[in-house]
Amino acid sequence: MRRTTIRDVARRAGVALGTVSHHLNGSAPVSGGTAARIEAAIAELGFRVDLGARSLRSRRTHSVGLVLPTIANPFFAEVARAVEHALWERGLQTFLCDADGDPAREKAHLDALLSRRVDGVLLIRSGPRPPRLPGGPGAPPVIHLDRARSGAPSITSDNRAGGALAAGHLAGLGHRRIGVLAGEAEMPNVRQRLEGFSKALSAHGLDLDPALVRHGPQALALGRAAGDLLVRDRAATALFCTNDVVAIGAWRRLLELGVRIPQDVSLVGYDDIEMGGLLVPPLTTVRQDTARLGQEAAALLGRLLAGEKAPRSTTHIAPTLVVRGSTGPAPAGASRRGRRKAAAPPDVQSQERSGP
Amino acid sequence: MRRTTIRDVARRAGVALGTVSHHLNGSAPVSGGTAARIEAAIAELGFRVDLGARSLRSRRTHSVGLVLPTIANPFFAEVARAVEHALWERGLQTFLCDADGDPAREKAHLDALLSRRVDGVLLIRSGPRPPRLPGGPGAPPVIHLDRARSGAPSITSDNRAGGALAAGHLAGLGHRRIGVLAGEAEMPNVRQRLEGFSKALSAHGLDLDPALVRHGPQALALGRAAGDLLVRDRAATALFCTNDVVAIGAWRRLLELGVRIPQDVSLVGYDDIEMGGLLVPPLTTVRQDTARLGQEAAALLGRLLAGEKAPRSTTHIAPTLVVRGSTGPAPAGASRRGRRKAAAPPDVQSQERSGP
DNA sequence: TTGAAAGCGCTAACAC
DNA sequence: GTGTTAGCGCTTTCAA
Repeated sequence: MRRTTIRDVARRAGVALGTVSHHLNGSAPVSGGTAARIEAAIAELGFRVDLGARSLRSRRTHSVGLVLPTIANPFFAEVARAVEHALWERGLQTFLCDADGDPAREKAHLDALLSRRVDGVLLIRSGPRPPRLPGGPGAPPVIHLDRARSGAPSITSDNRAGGALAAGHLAGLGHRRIGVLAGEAEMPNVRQRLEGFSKALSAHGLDLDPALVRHGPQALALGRAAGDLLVRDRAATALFCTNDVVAIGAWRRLLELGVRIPQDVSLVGYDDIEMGGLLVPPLTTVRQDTARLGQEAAALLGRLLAGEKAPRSTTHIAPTLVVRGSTGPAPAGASRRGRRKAAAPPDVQSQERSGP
Repeated sequence: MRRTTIRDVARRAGVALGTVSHHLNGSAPVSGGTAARIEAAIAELGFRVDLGARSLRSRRTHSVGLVLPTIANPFFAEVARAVEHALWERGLQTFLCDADGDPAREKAHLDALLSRRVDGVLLIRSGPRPPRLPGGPGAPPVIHLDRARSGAPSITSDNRAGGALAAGHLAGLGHRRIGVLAGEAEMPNVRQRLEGFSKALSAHGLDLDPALVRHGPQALALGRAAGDLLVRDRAATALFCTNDVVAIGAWRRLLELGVRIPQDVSLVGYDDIEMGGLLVPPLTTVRQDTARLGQEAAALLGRLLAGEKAPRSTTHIAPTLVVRGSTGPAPAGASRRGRRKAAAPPDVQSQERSGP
């Protein structure tokens, strides 16, 4: 059975096909009576515009692609939510493209999006380097999210400022030996957070000891390295993790080791995903405003679609420090010898069952 | 500047437009030499098919809408990932539609998807009742995910079996007074989990005490009600939560109250989201296989698109019990038969292989 | 204001 | 095998 088209509506309403189109788009004034008849016809026929056909002509699909490493990561999920909402407010729908952390897959998605003639692409890239974007005339604008690309429109949290926030907080609490569980060194975000962190430490007369920095994929497993940073005389009294997922991994590991948070070791994360606030103790973290990120992205895309030319600079969103229970004053005497008190049984230890 | 089209390619390759189309789609054999010339022309011109135009003709958009309550929920995010991957393997791209738990918004998204002529819709509905689906001839198939709709193609975990799994586990551990933190009573999934739970309890000669059941929106806040179920002589020795997010809320609350898990109270969740395994102790839970859910959904959609007629029955995916550290034997004296040695519950220490 | 007609880029049916 | 042609459903000149 044929789908009902604008032509059917026109016939039913006794007007020309173009008039219906004008009515639908407000592209030309239509008299009240005509409008009413058109509306009636639409209702009777159950007509629904075909956006695909419209796009072919109007060269606007009102769709945009959101490409990200994986939606299973809570931070990206929150960004996705913010983006989807912000775009929807602007009349745009979102293609979810999960690259699974794989640049090849990311590329394939990007190609597909171009073939679909999306109006724009929001990209949180998977690899350390930005992908080669298949450009050409008529290619949609690409906005780099979270992981900026210099010289291209980008929106990201101010990673240096975020790192500095963490450092200032810990230094202010009297910590002198601070370990870092960082993502892969090639990731610019990680580097920047580290730079800001290190610089702020210097301002407090402290150095970031390279021996206390561990790099690795930004995942839970990295958190397990927390144990390595607490050994012997080099023991750190505080840990900064370049994201919350790593921090949660570290939190878990510390509890297993019987290390008390924050009495023995303070812990700071980055992102402020919901789970962080639920740990016991809740996680102190550097918050990225995902809602803001989504809004800025949608707003920027809107401007680009309106013909404004692409900014070659990155929009930085200021992060904020969220102080919760996982950080506290440095243990007394820890700064000198780095000795931790091992005698006191950790609080949470008692909650773990001992063997049968 | 005009976009390069199939016609440009044809001209460049010195063949007819239709031949290029045939080559692209394999809809008719094309001789080797011609094919090569076409390929060359495509490469030189940087041609890329316009999927929108193709869809207009072929009546297939190769896109499907995924509508869900919110991508910020880790369980839905995992489902989304599974669905996106499974669809992508089948050449379909996914529109992410976040209904924000709002049926009106869900409806708006559904309408938009129909206007886009998506090939299908995968719906995890937001409300307790299925939405009225704007049907009509040519409307795409809608598959109900996670929250089934009787008489319509649905894929969901077997909630009764899942509830029974939880009950059997707790009863086997000797628990006799078991509290339940359940989602809203009108949600069929919640009701079914409760039914299965209650029935399995009966099989063990136990009753579900209505006084020990709390209903509420399936969110963290509900977990806080955990405290209410532990008071005085009515004290529950175990808690079943109808999803992991609630269980995490309960876990948090119990720790605040100084209640030991599992020595004082055992805790069972539902879903098996990643975070559950990271708690200390890690959460025992009823696992839903999200990957499987996504695959089944994509496979079913594939069959429907191939012309098979929609099944009127629901596909149930068997959940599994994942025993971790949050459950243990009922405290001595809490059960009539006293402390008995149940199948030794796995213990965090040995399971997680720790040690500096 | 309204109507007629020309495509948007592609597929599919058919002729050669 | 290859070429021709008629639309898919809509927007958008351009005339009336």
